[in-house]
Amino acid sequence: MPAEPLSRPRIVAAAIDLIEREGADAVSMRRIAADLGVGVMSLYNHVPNKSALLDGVAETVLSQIEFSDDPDADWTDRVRMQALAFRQIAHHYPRCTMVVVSRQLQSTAGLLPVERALATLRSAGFGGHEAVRILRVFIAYIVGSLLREVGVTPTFAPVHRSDLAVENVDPLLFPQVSGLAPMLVDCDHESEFEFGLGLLIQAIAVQLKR
Amino acid sequence: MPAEPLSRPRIVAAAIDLIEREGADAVSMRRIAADLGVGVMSLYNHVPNKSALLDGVAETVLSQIEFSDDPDADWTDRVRMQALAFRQIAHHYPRCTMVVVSRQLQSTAGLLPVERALATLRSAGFGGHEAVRILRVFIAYIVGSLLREVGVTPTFAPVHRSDLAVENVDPLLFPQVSGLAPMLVDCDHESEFEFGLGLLIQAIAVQLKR
DNA sequence: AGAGTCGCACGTACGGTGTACGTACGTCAA
DNA sequence: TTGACGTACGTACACCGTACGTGCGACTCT
Repeated sequence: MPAEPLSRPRIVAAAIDLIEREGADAVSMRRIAADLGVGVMSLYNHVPNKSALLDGVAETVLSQIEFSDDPDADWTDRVRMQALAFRQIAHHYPRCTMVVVSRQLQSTAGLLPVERALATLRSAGFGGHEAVRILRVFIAYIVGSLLREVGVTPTFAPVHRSDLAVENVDPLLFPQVSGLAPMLVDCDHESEFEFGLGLLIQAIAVQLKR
Repeated sequence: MPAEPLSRPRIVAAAIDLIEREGADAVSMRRIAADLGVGVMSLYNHVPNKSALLDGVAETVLSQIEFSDDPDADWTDRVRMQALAFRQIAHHYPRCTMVVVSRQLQSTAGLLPVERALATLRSAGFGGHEAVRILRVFIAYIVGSLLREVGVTPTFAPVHRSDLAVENVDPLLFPQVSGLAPMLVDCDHESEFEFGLGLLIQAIAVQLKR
């Protein structure tokens, strides 16, 4: 009956669509089936369970990262570009970001960025051990930043909506927070991200010179 | 009947206990009520809903951070200590960490660490704007690192259990990943964390000298 | 052509979830 | 004494993931 037959990619695509439209909480097998005009249990012919479906979502999103790696560029720029590429995809699927980040998948989709990053770092002159450590630091920073941007993360990074909690804080108990409230409240995610990225790159550049 | 009457703190404590014993997925109002030897709906006399209960969990965990701030110490050491204090509490409630980190709460419990951090940075000589930016970078790094340690986070940081996905990867497609597999697989979280922390602190120290 | 197999769509059903609502029973105030 | 009120609790509803069985179409092999 359906012009296109049911398939895992179609189901994953429907899930991504649903997440972007209504958030990750709206995802249910029933809901996805309804969106596809299909019985609930039909999904299980293509996907073993909900968890695997979400893995598929993460994998699909992750595989869409586009590296325009220029081997001739300075290694610092290449690292920067790779980090930005990672962030860009999260910006394209904002509500899927939490799903991607909070799910450890073992497909090759997640390995490609790692391979690229390690290659870049090693070509810059870092040893294997250093490269791995540095990669971990960058991933931690990127993941943490994305969580903030997506709006998930403790108070420290209030969303841009009028977050009165920060502004109405007791100036005597929290002089710094109170005084810096305007800066705490609004946040240019892009420039903040690049600021930290610059710090890290600068730090490892120093590290390299020894 | 219960020696101690039901109360919000008691419910939150039960939730924390349950999360640490059986993981965040095991949390349900019914289960918590059962653990407390109480009817399910009795909980709602003290907690408006499950989400608020989890906020309470995050708040409680967060409020147990112990800063032993030494105003005479070098500011770099103070920053380091605060970051480590944050990490330590996550280490103490490992399975609550995801709950804490993925929940933006607006109570003052989350503000105290922010206040301390901002004060430290400003006393080091940073301006308000810089202090906020730097704080955001540190938080991103810390949150990202904790997610990795807790075992939530994409492939990049495989857990120490035999993660065959990385070791059995095609050496031709992923030479770096394949060659560095041993280092990718096992990870001394503590030293990794301090490595990145050191990088960041060094970077902002450089920043300060201008 | 007939028979057999297989994949896929689907309905039903079970045990779980959060929580709205009504009720019953204490303890205090007037 | 009477009333109000806070608290504990049971019931009920809508929703969830998914195990299981059924039926139908297409394809393969004889």
